[in-house]
Amino acid sequence: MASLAIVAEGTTCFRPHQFLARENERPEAIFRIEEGWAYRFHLFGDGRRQITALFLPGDYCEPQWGLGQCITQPVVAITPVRTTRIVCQPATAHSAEYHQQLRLALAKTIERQADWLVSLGRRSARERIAQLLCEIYDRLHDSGRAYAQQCAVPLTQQDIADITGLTAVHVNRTLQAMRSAGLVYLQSKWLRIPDMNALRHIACCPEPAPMVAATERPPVSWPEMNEHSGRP
Amino acid sequence: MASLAIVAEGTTCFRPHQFLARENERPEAIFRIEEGWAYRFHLFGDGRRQITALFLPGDYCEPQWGLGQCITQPVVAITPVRTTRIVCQPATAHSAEYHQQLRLALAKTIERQADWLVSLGRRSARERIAQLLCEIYDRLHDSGRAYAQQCAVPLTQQDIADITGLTAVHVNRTLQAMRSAGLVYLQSKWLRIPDMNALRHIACCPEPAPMVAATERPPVSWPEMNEHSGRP
DNA sequence: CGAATCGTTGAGCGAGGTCAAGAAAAGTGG
DNA sequence: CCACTTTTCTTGACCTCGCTCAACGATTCG
Repeated sequence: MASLAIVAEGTTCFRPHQFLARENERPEAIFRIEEGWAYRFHLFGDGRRQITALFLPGDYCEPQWGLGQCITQPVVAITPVRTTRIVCQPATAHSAEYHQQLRLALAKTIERQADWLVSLGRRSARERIAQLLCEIYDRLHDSGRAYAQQCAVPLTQQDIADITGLTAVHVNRTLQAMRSAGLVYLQSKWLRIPDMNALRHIACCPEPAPMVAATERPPVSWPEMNEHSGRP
Repeated sequence: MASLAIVAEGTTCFRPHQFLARENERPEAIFRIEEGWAYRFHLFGDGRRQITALFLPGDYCEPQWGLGQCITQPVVAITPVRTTRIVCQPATAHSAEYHQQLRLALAKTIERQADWLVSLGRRSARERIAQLLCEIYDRLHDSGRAYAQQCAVPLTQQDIADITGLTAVHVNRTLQAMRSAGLVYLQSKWLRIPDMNALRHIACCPEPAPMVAATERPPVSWPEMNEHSGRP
């Protein structure tokens, strides 16, 4: 990742289950996660929960703030979390570099959410879980927190269910099936991925295996997409 | 909505099914939609499709550009679309007001996507469709394109299915059930919502009906959320 | 060493998917 | 304006993936 935020305003810490932000609050700062995990979620009156974002070390939480917007979905810590507070001020108060970085973080958030939408809308349970674990591994890897196909993942199966739109029971069964297929080992908060490519293939995150050289390829991903959309 | 973009660079138009942006392209401009509908989507090798964003008149498409990012999901027009091109340039080239507006659009996009995630992850077919139609009506209403509980909706049932993560067949059946319940009439690209509140209630978009006055309410949406997350 | 929380397993079920085929609209060209 | 084609909408029969409910170990934690 790029350089640090310019306008650091001191460190704030949170304990597991503590809120970084509550619904209907007007944020006075955004947080750069230095250490620990957190998530943004929606809770229904009847108990259904959906997690809509995962914040890992290095992420901005929540980058969309910075304008006087009101918070629509709360954020809570999973593990102990250490953050750098960045006070929200009129746009002029920060450096150009800072703005650039924030915009980049916003864009990244949108991209990740779009990927999750694809998962929730069109992938099977197995694919969703594979996809999620790949994403987590990659993100941790980028900040040097994963190596040798392994990393810590402090999520419960219920958490994974609420990310993937499944049931804790079904996550359990799917995870077991994947384990006995030798695809993924996720036990006591520790993840091991024997064959990254195999898992990525199941997640079908990158497009179907390219027939030509992987680097230069026409921007067409389906027959007859010259002028028309994917559905002929 | 707020004032117009400052750096308008001429008008560009698209015909139905034409791409506003293709995968793996590096955008040189973002579009402000002046008229017409478009959507962003992901297409799998096996034909599955998921729509991840809807662009309606007044929206920026795609606001996350503006930095040299590569496009990950294509965008195509549904109807004839008229846009204002805004050339991407180093951050300094645009006015402060323009940046503010763009950031706001980015934030709005994130919020909408988070709502869709909640739908896809945790809502029933009926709820998803109700939610979607409410959202569409509200957005069109804001730009003066909906009144008297009615508006044009140029989506096919297959489109609706690919937004809501369902099957065209099941969208059809659900829509029929809602129609015969007098909830929603969606025929030949025209939407009529006899009772907006009833529909919103089904979508359960705002939290469960507040017991107290709707305006001032504690930021707690579930028992015992003082210090801990939603799941005790 | 209790008390939660979390993971695991089984039995049964139901919302939504699949497949297939026909009716109704909407384009298209003459 | 009319045949013709293509797309969209409907309907029926059947099936399955993932959900529900419930109980019981296994961990974790105070």
